[in-house]
Amino acid sequence: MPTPPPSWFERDPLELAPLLLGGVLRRADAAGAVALRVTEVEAYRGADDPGAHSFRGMTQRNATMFGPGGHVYCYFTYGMHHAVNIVAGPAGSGWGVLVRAGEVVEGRALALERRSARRASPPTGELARGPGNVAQALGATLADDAAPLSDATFADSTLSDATPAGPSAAGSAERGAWSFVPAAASVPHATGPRVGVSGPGGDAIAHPWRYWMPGEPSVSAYRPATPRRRA
DNA sequence: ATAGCGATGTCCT
DNA sequence: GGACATCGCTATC
Repeated sequence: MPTPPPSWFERDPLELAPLLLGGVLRRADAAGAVALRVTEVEAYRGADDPGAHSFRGMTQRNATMFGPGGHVYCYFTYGMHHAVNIVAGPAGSGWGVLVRAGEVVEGRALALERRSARRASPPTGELARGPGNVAQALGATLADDAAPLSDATFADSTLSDATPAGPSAAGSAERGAWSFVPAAASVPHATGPRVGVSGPGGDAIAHPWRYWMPGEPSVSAYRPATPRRRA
């Protein structure tokens, strides 16, 4: 089944988020391919969502969110984590859906290798549980920011085609080839507050914009947003 | 259950 | 310059 056209992603994240559940997100690079069945996501909107990176307008980091849907918004945080979003909506909207968890269905050995490379102790839980682990399993880095979700897989294209003029000068991180295949049929899902989103007013942004597949072991346990210290 | 903490890019002052 | 980040792991009550 082919990756849907870019326009498929150009809808409200509240509508797109549940459609992503059960679909397969895949990234391939020279090291190989890892794919995961998406089990948990969070919708983020723009100017009307204080929890979104795009709330305060476009910056260098979040510029990809303001592009057209169907691209990967990848950022780095907490000094050690990358996170993967799928940009939603038309260009200019600043909408996106954060991929919080998934079940690794391809390239499990590679995903395991990537985690072990950064953790002394062997992994205890699921390989793609939590946004940081999702990015790590897929091998996503800042080099993947703005990568398109396309039909082009690593198998179909040469390495040079898959990584056009990437920051390979540094020799380290390389942009992978991304694709997403929606589930054949919509899957049952539950909703609840997003994780790690808080701010002045607290409840004001406590929208139930987290979507997950009940019973999936890869879905991260809910943890209330850490209250922000106030001056 | 919950608190501490790592380790750094990004943005605001 | 400094606060904080769409955590996740680990240690301790």
